[in-house]
Formats: sequence, structure tokens, C-alpha cells
Amino acid sequence: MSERPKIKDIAQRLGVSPATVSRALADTGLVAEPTLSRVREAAKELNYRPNVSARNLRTRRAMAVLMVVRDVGNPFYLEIMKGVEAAARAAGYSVLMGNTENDPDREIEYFDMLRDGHADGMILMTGKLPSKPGSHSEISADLPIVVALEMIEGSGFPHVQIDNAAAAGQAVRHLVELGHRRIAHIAGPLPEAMSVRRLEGYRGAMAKAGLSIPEGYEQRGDYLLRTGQELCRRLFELPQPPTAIFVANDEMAFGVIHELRRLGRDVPGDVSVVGFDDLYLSEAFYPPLTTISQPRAEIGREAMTALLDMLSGGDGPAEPLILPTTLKLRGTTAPPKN
Amino acid sequence: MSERPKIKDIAQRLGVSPATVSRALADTGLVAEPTLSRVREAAKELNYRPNVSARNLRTRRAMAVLMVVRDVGNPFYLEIMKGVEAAARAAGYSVLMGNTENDPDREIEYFDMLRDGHADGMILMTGKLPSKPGSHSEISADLPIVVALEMIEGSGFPHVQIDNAAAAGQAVRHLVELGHRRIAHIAGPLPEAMSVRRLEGYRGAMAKAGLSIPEGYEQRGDYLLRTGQELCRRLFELPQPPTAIFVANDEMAFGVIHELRRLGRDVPGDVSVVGFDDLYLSEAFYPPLTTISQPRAEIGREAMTALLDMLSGGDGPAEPLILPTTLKLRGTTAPPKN
DNA sequence: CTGAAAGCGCTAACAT
DNA sequence: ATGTTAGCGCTTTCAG
Repeated sequence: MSERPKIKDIAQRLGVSPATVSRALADTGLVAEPTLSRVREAAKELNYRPNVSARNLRTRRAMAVLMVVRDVGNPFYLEIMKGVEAAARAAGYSVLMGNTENDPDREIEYFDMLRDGHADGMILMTGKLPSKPGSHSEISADLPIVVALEMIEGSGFPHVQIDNAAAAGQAVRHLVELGHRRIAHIAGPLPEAMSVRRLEGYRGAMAKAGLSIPEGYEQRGDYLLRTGQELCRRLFELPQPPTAIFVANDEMAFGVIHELRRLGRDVPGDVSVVGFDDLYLSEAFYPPLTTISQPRAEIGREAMTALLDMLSGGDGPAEPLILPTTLKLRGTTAPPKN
Repeated sequence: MSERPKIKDIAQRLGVSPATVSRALADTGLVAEPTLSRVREAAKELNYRPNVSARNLRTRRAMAVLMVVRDVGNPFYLEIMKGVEAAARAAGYSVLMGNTENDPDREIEYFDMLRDGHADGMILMTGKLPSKPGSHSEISADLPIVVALEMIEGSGFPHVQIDNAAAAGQAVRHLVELGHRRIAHIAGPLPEAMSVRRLEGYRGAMAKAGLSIPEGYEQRGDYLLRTGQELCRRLFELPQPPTAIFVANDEMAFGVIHELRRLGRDVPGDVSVVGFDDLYLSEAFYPPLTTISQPRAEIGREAMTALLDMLSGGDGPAEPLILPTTLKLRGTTAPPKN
């Protein structure tokens, strides 16, 4: 037990060939019963584990997938990672962590890791493809890649996502139904697809309700807390400030609420706020945040499932997989003061 | 450019041997100048990337590390992961995600992944070693493992952590200095080392201040939000409820504050609360949470640095590496009403 | 400084 | 049903 045993050790010990051991351990029904059990026992006894590099080299598969996000530090990804990890584990895959921080070089690097055998497939949660300067590496649509959460239009990759526009519309409709007419929107970073969709959902719902969007009611943010504060302040420097704000993500919404408090406005008494994402602690917030909830763990799971399908020869879902969102009615929305 | 080029392709194209190409690409100063540049150019031109499985098999290293946490879904780990990832990347390592969910089988599995060449080293953030039933696999202290955040006493592995007892003491002292005398504690899951230390810090500071700890003032929790609520309620069913609570982590602290609000007690007017961790959104909370801040990114970075040292033959830090904490004074503590 | 040759540990033809 | 053989792509002796 001093050295790592190899297949050969088991074979010699049992007087069979390495191939037989390999086959027995792989559970191909190709090994007969006296031998089968003996091999298994010997393997257990020696505490044998196959060398993955050797196996990967031979089989040309790494049994690993790459999960690439824009920022591992963002709590938003947590449950997705969890879903991906669980589905991957269940299928015997391990998960490599990728973090681009929107750096094109790093984005390219992760694509390269696919080519060089680090991983067999990739779940991409960045909103775009790396633009390679004068390079080769065509990013062909038949790479085993699934785009989750975000969308990369025209890329040809399978997508797992939500209907951002519809969800945004639902959020705004809720405010309209409460009686709000002056509803502002703090958007994400434009022109990223996700932000654009949420903005479109806002505009659509406003139009459908016959409400106009005054100058300055559409603020462009970047999903960060401080920006929420900042843009909220700007909204309340307007001649006619809004009575409700639909914010493109929870984190900025927290910033908004923070700022409203500083400005002496009560939430939801004076101003209603709706977020988007339903972060881990949004419910524990005060007031508990009314927000759009995404099925994050499920997004992760479905993305991994689609990827596994592709890895075993499938094409993945041809149409984008759209998962349902729900509006969580909590404590930051109320009818306007009058 | 249709097939992945291998070293042999470059060699043939240039009329040199594969060995030379390998050496040139590896930047051993063993290849002379006319050849060196030609190889590099050809490699770039063909967009060559070495096959990692083959290389790993040959060199017996995976250039990957395993980062094992109890629950990937916990926001607490985010910045640590970020620190680990950054340090790993900088050294050319990739990071495999491990998630035990306190399942002993899975814990063992990650140890096995070390043996089978999946990864070269491991950063463990679980509080204990897997107890293997009747098994072999001695977990010897010279495995390339660094324990971060948690502590595994007597394991012999290098540790990167904070002084939990001292930090807890500081939190309690702050409350004492504000004038509180009835200070309760909601602990983490005992008898885990981290929770015990924080509890000890609480007790020590209370003793030093000459304060007694009434029956029921020490509640045993599990770091979860709901438990914070639950235990807070229990605290206020006591004949003499506390005027201040030191909670072993932020998440439970949020639960506590939530519950206090339900009970109609003002924070910090009626009751002061101090947390521990300084989660991502603790500052944005209302009221902003007074808490102990850990240098999480740095813990990740230092752990990875220590691991890299071990992987290149070092012993890692002999003494536990203790990183400094700070008490963040924010909005949930005030003098007692009297 | 470069080439030839061996071999990391495994699996997959191909043979028996 | 099992054994024999070859080879995945790379690095590293060992020669020259």
C-alpha cells in the first residue's frame, strides 16, 4: 500500500491481463463471474483508483466541464453553481471554475481550455463571445457549449434562460395595478441583451398601460449597489420624481432603498420599489424586497442537463429553454400616497 | 486547421524532432535561436495547444487544485473563492469546485480525487476530516492540503484562519463599553471548532467584564437565518431578556433583527446586535449591521499561496497563519436604554 | 544543442 | 470471455 496501485498490479496479483481488469472495473458486461468479483475485491482491497490523466488521454475525454461566469464574487451565481455542480456530479463530471471579469483575454482562455482537453464542455454565463483580434479559432456553433442566464444572439448555442422582457413587464404591471403612474426604471448595463430585454419589458408595460415615460425616468446602471444609490438620487432631483421604481436587479434595488431612506422617503409609503433576481437575502431585508424570482438552481441544472446531452452526441435543445419566473410580492410595494 | 495539431505536426512541418519542439515551447533554455523562433511561430500559426491529459500523464501533475467547501450556495465563500481563483490563475493552476454538504462520502471522494490525479492539492474549508469506516487511505499530514477558515485540530495540515476567539471578544467588549450588561450569544453549531472559539471569546469577554451569563443566554444555532429568528424569540421569552446579542454569524443576525422587528423591538434602540462575517450585503442592510469583518479574499489568496508552496516542495507555514479581523461599527449597536 | 527512443497508465481493436 | 498489442500526446532520459 505504499505506492499507488495501477491496473497492472491488480492484473498480476490475480494472474489475469490488464485488459480484463479494465473491463471488469468499467462494468462492461464482458467479464465472467469468477473473475469479475475477484477483480472488484482486489481493487477495493488495494484501494485502487484509476489514473485520470491516463484514462483521459486514452478516451479523449476529461469528464469535466467548465462553468464560466463574469464574476465569481457575485452572489447571484451561487444557486446556479449549485445546480450545475449537482447535475454534473450526478453524471460523474467535475466542474472547473471560470471567472472572466469581462476580460476578453480570459474569455478566450476558457475557450482554449476546451480545445486543449481541460474540459469537455462549457456552460457560459457571459453575455458575449470573445472577439478574437486577428485569430484563428473559429468559435463554431457545434462546440459543446450551453449559454445560461445570458443570451448570445446568433451564436447557435443552446440557451437556458428566462423571459426577461415578460418578467419585467409583470413587475411594472404590478406597480400599475397598485395605481402608480410615475414609474421609473433603473436599467442594467446597456446594450447588453439582458438589460435591453428588461428595459423593453418596462417600456412595453408602460405603453400598454397608456403611461408615458418622462425625460430622465430611464436611468442606465451597471447592476452595482452604489450605482443604485447614485441613480436613485438623480431620479429624485427630477422636477417630477417617480412614485415607483422598477430596478433591473436586487443589488441596485438595495442601493435605491438605502438612498431613499437617506432622502427621508419611506418605502413603500412614499415610494415603491421592485427588484429583479430574488437574491439570497432579499427576503430578510427590511423591508423585504418585492422582486422577480428566477429559478436559479433549475437554470443551472437544466443547462448542465443540456450540456450532458450534447456531450453524449445530442444536439441540445434547438429552441431556447425558457424557465418560468415569479413575482414575489413582499414589503416594498404599496399604492401611491394619493 | 481542421484537426488539433500535435507536437509532431509542428516538428514535421519544421523538419525538427518532437523533442525539440517540446523543449522550445517549454522555455527550457535548451533550444538555440534559429530554431526557437521558428517553433514558436509555427505553434502560434497552427494555434497549437498542448494536450493536457498527455502532459499530465507524463509529468504526473494536473495543474489543478480542489477547493472544497461545505456548501457552494453559501455567500460566505464567495470572496474566498475569488481569492483562491485569482492566486491559482496567476500560477497557472485551474480550480475544481468541491461541495460536500457535510456528507462524509463526498468528503472522502474529494480526498480520492487527490489520489487519482484529478488535482495536485486541495484547499479544505470543512471543519473536519472524513472518518473512513474500515478503510485504508491514511490521510497523512504530508498530503498537499491547506485548511482555510476552519480548523482541523491535530491534523498537521497548514492552516490559514482568523483568531475567532479574539474577534468574538472584541465584539462583546464593544457591547460592554456601550454599557450593556445583559448580553446574550447565539452560537454556531457546537462542538465545531469555529463555533466553540467564538463562544469562548464571548465567555472570556463576559468574565473579564465581571458579567455573569444567565441561564438561557447561550443559544446554540446552526448559522442559518431561520434559526436566528427562532433563537431570538426564545431569548425574549426569558424572564430577563438581553439588551444586546452577539450572534455568531451575519446570516443568523439578520434573522435576529427580523424577529426583533416582529416583536416590536427597535434595533438598536431597544436591543443591540453584533454579527460576524461582514457579508456582502451587510452594509446595505437596514440598519447596517455592526459586525466582525474577515479578510476573506486574503484568506483565499494566502491559502492558495501556501498550497502552491507545498506543491513546489515546501512544507507550507508551520504555524497557523492568522489574519487580522476588524470590528465594523455600523448601525445595529447603541447604548442600552437603561 | 538536437535527435532517438522509451514510457507515463490506461483502453480499445483485434485475436483467440 | 480473456489475452495481446498498440498507441493516446507528451516529456525526458540518454546519446551524440
